[in-house]
Amino acid sequence: MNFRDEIFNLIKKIPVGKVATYGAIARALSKPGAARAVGNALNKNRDFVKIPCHRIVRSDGIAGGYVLREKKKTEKLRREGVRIEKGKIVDFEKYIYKF
DNA sequence: ATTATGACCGAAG
DNA sequence: GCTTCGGCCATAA
Repeated sequence: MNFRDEIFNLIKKIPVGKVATYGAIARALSKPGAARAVGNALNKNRDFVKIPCHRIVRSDGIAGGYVLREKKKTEKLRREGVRIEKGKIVDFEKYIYKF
């Protein structure tokens, strides 16, 4: 089980309409501070079917990076019911998925 | 082993 | 509200 797979197994459980921060993922894997590494791992993987990588956002409420640009990412989130204004998520806490 | 890179984070100006 | 900076960690070269 490598780092990438750990992340996949974790985030593929995130339900529609919910999101998680890179930092949260890192902590859930008992590796606090590895937020950056998480994003790096997601960047390499692009299995859109199995992995909903668009549900992973930054701690400040901004969508963050994405293979197809941040714009597409926020669109997908909106489509799932997440309200976003000025590029930031409204009522951030409300959408956070806790592990 | 050393260096560089990136979908990050938090604090500081 | 914004930009900068230092620190963080897994990968690739």
